[in-house]
Amino acid sequence: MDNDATSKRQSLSGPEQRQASDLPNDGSRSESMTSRVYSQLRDDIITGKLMPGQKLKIEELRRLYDVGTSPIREALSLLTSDHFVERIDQRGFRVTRASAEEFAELLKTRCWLEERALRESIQHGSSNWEEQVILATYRLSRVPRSESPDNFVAIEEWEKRHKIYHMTLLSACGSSILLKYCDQLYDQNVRYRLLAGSTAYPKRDVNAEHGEISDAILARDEELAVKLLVSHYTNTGKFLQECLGD
Amino acid sequence: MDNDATSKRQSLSGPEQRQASDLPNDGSRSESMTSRVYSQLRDDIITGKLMPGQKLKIEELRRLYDVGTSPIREALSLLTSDHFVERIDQRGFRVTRASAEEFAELLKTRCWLEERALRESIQHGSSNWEEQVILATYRLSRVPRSESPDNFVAIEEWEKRHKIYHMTLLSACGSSILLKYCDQLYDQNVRYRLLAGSTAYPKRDVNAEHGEISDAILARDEELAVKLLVSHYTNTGKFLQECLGD
DNA sequence: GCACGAATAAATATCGATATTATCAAGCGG
DNA sequence: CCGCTTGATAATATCGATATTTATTCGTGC
Repeated sequence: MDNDATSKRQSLSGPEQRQASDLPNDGSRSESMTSRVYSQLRDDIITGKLMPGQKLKIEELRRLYDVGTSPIREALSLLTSDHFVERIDQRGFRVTRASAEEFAELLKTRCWLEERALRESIQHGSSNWEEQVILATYRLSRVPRSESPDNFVAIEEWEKRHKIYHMTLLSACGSSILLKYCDQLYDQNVRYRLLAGSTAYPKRDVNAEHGEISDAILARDEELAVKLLVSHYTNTGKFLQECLGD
Repeated sequence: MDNDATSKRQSLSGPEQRQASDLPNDGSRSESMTSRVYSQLRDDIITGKLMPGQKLKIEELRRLYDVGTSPIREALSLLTSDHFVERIDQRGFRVTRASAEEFAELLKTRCWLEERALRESIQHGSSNWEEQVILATYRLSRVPRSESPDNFVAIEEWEKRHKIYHMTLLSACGSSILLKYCDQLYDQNVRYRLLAGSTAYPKRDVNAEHGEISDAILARDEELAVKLLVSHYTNTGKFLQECLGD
């Protein structure tokens, strides 16, 4: 259905995550310049390499990613719709600013949409979906949250599986549109999580929470599942708000 | 908050609606080529002048709107995120295809999101919001639905006020993100409505329905208001489905 | 000393041209 | 007679240059 090459893609772009300016311009066809720049910029914004509010000068990006102006501008236009980049009237682009207020709104909206998606999934999900939930839960549980138990060091594989897990829960909702929105909001949320500086991560047992959610879902206990999922989000949210200096 | 010059704008672009190829390239500054092309293309897609599935050839559009390739491509990229245009891998762009299935999904999702937005608005809306609701209701009621009572002829002013009316109902939901999504889905819906060919419009008294919805809202009767709004949409939806040859 | 304004410098928006890539049809071989 | 390869054609994706627009700086006048 969504065969758009440049549209949403996993924010965690696979094994070979490259620094900006790596890989100047390999001849590997199959991916357009635009979509390459799009994903790299997206990654750099989500991971915080490009800070909120930062000016995105075309000429600078042109040199950084080693492409012409067109792919840069096109990628920025795309990111504009993802709310990762803001276009300022006739003064170019900048990274969307981040604030505690924006985050609060994001979190709230995300809970609303995911609640609906989860309810629909529980009501209509097939047995195949159940199996996917089980698998995603298991796979996520097999990867540690952080490299070190004390100070937090992100693990890319965890990020990847975590997103797959949460999207799988919603995947049977019957609306690719809603799913797309949830996907967007998920990525927005990851950005805030990484921005908050993940040093000293909360002591909650996140894996246990995931397990409970999955159990409620598989028991088709709609109310419990929604309650657990929402508090899963709001708990993390409260913590992030503190880091953001609410 | 959203000072993005090129982002969402009213799908009904004011009094002087221009045909594509009007107004070749006037010197009127203040609006970038990109945003001009964006709104025109958007209008032409919503109103059906550009048909679903139609190939959007750059060179053709370049001549039609009398601009270079960059603004065209940028506008198309923007429209891609609005789901009005699809990008086909390395083969350019085309108008997003329309189908009864897609419409059903759209309608369903729209009901979900608007339900949430309406509930929040009713719970948190201020007295100022109430007044806006009253005003929007009144203004909509002052314009006839069609030029002629028999065969349907669209009235631009009605379209405009109708959108304002429905968005006003949701405007106190407390989430600009959710509001943006509802706005997008509204425009998508208008496209389907116009595509369905509005000849022979249903005999329902749409104005009365709007009045009832507003009354329920002002009485802060959440359940009733939601029920009325949703059936308002699903009724129209059923009718459109028939036209689409469901 | 400070505000205003013109000239300079930076950066954007846009254009037209070029290099790539996909499409289509005709010719060749099976 | 049909499928495959190969070339011609059309269209895209991308580039580098130019024209505008915005930001900044340096004088000048008050």
